[in-house]
Amino acid sequence: MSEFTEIVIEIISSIPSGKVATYGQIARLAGAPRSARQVVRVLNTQTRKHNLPWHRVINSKGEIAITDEYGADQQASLLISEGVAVSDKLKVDLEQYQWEGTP
DNA sequence: ATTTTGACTATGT
DNA sequence: AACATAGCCAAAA
Repeated sequence: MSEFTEIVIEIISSIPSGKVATYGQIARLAGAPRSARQVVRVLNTQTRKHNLPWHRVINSKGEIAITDEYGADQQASLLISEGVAVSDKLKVDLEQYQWEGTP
């Protein structure tokens, strides 16, 4: 496991409920500005073992970009359950709910 | 023109 | 077999 992986895990774990974070943001916080894909990989892999709030991670447009329809639908439901407004079932108001990361 | 973002896939150990 | 890691390339702003 590289540092990057661990950092990403920590960051994702640190996302408070009712907030969301974007790939690019996480990648930047993890110290890899152009490696949003790596963040994705960590999400997919580590989510199985750890229980990471993967549903709080979305793309930079604030949309749920999962290819898995069931997963996407579930994510939307989870976000709504946390109090995050999801418009069009797959869109989140980044302005309101984007996590600041490290204030 | 430059910069940023990707919810994967292939490859190694 | 399973787990973990790295990265190109292309589209959008």
